[in-house]
Amino acid sequence: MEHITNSLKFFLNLSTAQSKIAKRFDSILSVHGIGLNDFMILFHLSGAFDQKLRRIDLAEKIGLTASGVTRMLVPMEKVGLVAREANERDARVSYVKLTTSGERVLYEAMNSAEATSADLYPNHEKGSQEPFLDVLIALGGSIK
Amino acid sequence: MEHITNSLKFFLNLSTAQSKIAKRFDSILSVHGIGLNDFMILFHLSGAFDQKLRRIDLAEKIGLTASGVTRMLVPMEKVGLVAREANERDARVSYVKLTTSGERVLYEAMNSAEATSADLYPNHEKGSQEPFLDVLIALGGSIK
DNA sequence: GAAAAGTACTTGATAATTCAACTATTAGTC
DNA sequence: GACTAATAGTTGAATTATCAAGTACTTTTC
Repeated sequence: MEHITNSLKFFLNLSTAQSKIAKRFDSILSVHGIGLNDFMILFHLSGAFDQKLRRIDLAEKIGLTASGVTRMLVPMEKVGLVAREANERDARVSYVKLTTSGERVLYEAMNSAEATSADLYPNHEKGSQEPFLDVLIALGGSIK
Repeated sequence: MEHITNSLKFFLNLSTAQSKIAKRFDSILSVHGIGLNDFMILFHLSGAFDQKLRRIDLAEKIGLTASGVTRMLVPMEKVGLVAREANERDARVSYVKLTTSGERVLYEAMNSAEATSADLYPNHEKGSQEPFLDVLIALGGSIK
């Protein structure tokens, strides 16, 4: 096994854990017809001003490429969870806007997601997650 | 934005962070002709007894399905990083064994991986990662 | 105010991974 | 010791995401 630093262990375990976690969430959220990334899109939109966001900001928030976001949104638009909206000042951007239907699906899915996360999270001591949240934000997370 | 528990925040930020982290590692490791998952396979094999592991154990360790592992190994075998080895007692299992060439690539890639992880990890206070490691192990990581 | 550089998004080709179904083999049960 | 159930692995079809290149537009620079 040789040498390996704690920080590399951290990242390798993070990767493995995340693969497993994502499978759990995807499986639970499939009841609502969405996956974890769809859920994250709906969640970020719901917290945004006017419930809309540029595609590129969404990409940054969920950790995908712009291209990945474009492709994810196609079926979500088709199903009516989100709608496309132009920006009057800048014709390059097209906003993604949460629809009423998307809001409802988010609300329902939120219950499943909360239950799953409570179930998965190992240590429920009060406030024990805060230091982890800071680390994850430093690593690219955006939810304060 | 409404309500959202710290544990759900944790998992959403974890997902976003991991997407970004994986991109960083993949980009660095591409110099060695491998990706993060290939690296993890080589790493786990190097620490295993006789430097070999069943496909299904490899899948569990890196968080992929058995099918995903089967498919990842095809090019790795072709390039000679790992070799296939039968189990005499049980004809269902075929071991994945680290080759000398795979060992060398792991050794070289390890330097890049260590440098990347040191660069990425936000808080270098001595011992600060240990509590995080425990949480990640509880969530499916396997590197102690 | 025209040219150059930068930004937002999309698209074609491709890679990585999953799921469900299948084969082969081994282990458990009566 | 024959059935049944469980395990290990592979495969076809589909999904999810990437990268590199391209389009369209806006901002900067001179």
